Amino acid sequence: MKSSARSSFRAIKDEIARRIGERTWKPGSLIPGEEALAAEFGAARATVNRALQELARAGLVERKRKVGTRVSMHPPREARFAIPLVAEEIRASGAEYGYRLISRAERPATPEDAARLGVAAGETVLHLACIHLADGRPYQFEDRLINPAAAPRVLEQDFETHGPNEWLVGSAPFSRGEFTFFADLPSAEEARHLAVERHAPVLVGERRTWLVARPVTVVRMVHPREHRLTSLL
Amino acid sequence: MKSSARSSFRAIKDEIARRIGERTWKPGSLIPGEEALAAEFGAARATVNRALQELARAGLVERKRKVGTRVSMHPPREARFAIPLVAEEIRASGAEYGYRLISRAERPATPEDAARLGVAAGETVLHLACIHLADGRPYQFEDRLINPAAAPRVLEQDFETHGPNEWLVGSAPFSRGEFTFFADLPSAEEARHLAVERHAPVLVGERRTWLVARPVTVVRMVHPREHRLTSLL
DNA sequence: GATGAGGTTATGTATAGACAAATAGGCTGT
DNA sequence: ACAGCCTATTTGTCTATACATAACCTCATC
Repeated sequence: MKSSARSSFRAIKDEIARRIGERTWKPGSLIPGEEALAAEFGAARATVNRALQELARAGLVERKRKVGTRVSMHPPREARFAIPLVAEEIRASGAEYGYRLISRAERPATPEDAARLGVAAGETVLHLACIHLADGRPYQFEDRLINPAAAPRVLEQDFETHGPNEWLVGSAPFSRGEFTFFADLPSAEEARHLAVERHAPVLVGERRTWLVARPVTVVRMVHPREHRLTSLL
Repeated sequence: MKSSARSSFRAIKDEIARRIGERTWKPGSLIPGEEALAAEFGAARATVNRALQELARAGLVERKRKVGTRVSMHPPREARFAIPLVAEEIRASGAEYGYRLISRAERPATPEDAARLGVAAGETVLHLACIHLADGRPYQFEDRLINPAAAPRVLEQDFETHGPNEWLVGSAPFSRGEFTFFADLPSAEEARHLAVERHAPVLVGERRTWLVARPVTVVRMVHPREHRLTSLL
């Protein structure tokens, strides 16, 4: 092999991926152990280990102690989707970003609020509805609940000119989050603000975040039918 | 040192994440260098390095040579969604998996096929339609085109009892892929097989794979409205 | 004042050696 | 036959050291 200048765990990783791709090592089969590979590539075992760990994280191989490393039967088991701030997403696409606050309300949590956000009914919550525009056309409708107990000073913000996300990412850290996508029908309000029909399908993203055990915010983001969520494998 | 039994890069990672989460280190600010952290945690620099690299990959911090490591302004910028084989996804949920082939056709590529799969019109393609069931209820409708030129022996398979995915993952490797999600309305055929109304929204996943420059397969996977695609951040 | 060469510093990666943890498979005793 | 221990193998992780690389900084030079 080429024992060229620097081996690099990256070169090893690519070579192994290549052999898997061209079926030199077939799905389900065991590949040589770290020691053997280290010898073949003229590298330290730690280097081979790093290459294999990254391949395992990518889902290309599965590793078990004492057993060894085998080529995964089900190649890419996960895809990563970028979820940037809407504002950046829109600007990155070359369009002009626009924002409009639709409503803002501080109120004691209704039973629905309580269930949705995860606080006790009656605690103060902040409810926001706003719309994000790309070149003046509706891009995303946002409906959000914020738990002021977990987001200090959020009640001082009016969110007239900037979306809550921009403030939250800088001021309300979280330690745990959950992201869900599904297809839905828009509510009457959503349909009106997105300028779509009531019966038109929409793509909904729902995100919840917690700071340790305390809920921070829950948001429903509604996109018109044309919206695409894409990832490269 | 010590104090604790094993330091572990994981413990260091968690502790750093915790400090970021509770804003001991604020978004945008520099955190101590690897050397300093190594001293604080009583670990080797390599161990701290591993912890920081994982945090960087998760998007929590950004690192630059000579500059240092700073807390990311835009926390988790990406989410990873698992995309297992339908069969496993269904079994993992505790339901019984069912499969039915709806149609299978070898044909010269129509202009639509050619555009969708990325081959020249007139080349032979294999078209499949099938349905995946969970406890007897429709779970996913699958409409797939396969390029026999990139999947040797695919034409010998009848796919009567097993879905094309199970065969493909073991027999048709790919080097590049693309995954897209969006909301849509079902076609008449899709609505019939999924047992949903024509005007009910559905969640569509579309996946294309290539072996180097040659398209392997393109598939449209249609899920009823209830389907949720979830990821933890 | 602009520019470029060095120096300084923080991260990136490699290495060898060691021990830890998981576990398949064999061995042992009942 | 069977349960349980033993051990060899393989990956997981840590340490210590070294050098590579990128980028900010200063300062000399034109």
